[in-house]
Amino acid sequence: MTAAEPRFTRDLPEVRRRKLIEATAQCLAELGHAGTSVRAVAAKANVSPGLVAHHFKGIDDLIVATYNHVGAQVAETLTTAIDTAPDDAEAKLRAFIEASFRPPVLDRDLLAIWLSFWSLVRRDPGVRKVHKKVYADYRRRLEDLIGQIARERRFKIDAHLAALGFTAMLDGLWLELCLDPSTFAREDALRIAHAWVDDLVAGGFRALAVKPR
Amino acid sequence: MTAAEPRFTRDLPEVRRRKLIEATAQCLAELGHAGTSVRAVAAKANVSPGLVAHHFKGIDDLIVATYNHVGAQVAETLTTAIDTAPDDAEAKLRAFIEASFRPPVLDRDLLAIWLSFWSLVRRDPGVRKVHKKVYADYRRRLEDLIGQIARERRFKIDAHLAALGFTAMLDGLWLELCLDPSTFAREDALRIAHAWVDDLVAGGFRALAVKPR
DNA sequence: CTGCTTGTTGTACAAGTGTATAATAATGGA
DNA sequence: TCCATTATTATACACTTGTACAACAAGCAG
Repeated sequence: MTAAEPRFTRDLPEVRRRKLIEATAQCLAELGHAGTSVRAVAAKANVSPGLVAHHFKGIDDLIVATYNHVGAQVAETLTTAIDTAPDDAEAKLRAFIEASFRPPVLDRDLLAIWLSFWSLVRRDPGVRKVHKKVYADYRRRLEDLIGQIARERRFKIDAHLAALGFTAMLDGLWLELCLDPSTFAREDALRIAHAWVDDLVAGGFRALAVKPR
Repeated sequence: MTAAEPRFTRDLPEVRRRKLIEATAQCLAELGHAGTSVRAVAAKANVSPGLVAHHFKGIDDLIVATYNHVGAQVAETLTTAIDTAPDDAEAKLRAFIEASFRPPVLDRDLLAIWLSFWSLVRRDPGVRKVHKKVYADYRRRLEDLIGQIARERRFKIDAHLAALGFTAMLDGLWLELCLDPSTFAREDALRIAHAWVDDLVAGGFRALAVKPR
């Protein structure tokens, strides 16, 4: 008779936390915010419910950790797209667009996570802080690229406002595309976004050149 | 001794349904999707929990009804803005922008309702259908205005794609502004959106003029 | 091999959930 | 005035939820 195999395996806290976070991401995707309970996550991770409380303060804390994890992955994907693109602001902007509209960024599961996170922003100041930082970083990157393009092409633009508009458009397209892919195609989103860059490069959006009084 | 006052008042089903819908909207705003239960709604409406089941199939059905109600109000607000604007496509487009970034459309509570509705889109085919129709109507209106502007100014544009991009940008700005008003101001959103129209009127977005091969 | 640390389990509990049900009573019509 | 209708209540049920807790055991240090 062989030795009885261990009834469970111990993990380093860091490792176990990560497994729980990944299980949470799957629950949010499959069951939504409402169906993502301590027990559902524990079952998905093949772990007892009590363990969740041992590693996290509660279900909200776990969802925030999940956002941090997944958010970092997305940020890395987009950053990589920019960094590996040719050393040209326009090319980097277009690489950013391409990365935004293909997996793993264009992903229904990702939207489910984002939705439950957005619903926490209002009530939890900590969540609000994380959200603010993530989006600020995200936009600053684009603002730099847009400013660089304007400098190269020698026209003036309020890069901050332009970046706000650009990210809003990308977010809106991404949201709707994840929500209901049958309304329009990925290719439509790409055309629209690239057309915006075309216009920017051609010196469009001159109304954004000066601050209003 | 005065006659005992009635312990409850009867309402026509239609009236009671509306009161429950309004209570649901308040719950979604104050407690979020997770906190919006049959009992919470009933308490908010000063009504017994059982009554909710009497008028609606369940809490999801009630949320869908709430979306229909609130969605219709928003649609009416925006439609009114277009209809009361001067008889000029550009003016109507700008009136639409202005209405989008002031109450009752620009409203944190409205976002809370939208968020919980979006989270239902994925699992409930009926919700998906409603969502599709609402957004299709919303865009068609703008598509017509954009097409009209292009015709008047005698340039070509794929009005469908342009409307997609325009609505995506407005949605993105609206979302972020409701989520965290401290990131940028209402006035910034207005400038960005109006600049988009400036560009359109000036014959921008020429890349959207022809269908791709 | 022994003992300690602590990750992990299993369970118990109170509170909250959706739904079904019979009893109640407000309202309009006869 | 009485009656029939049905909106409304109140309650009960089975279930899920978050959290706490003591017991357990895996893995490491000695």
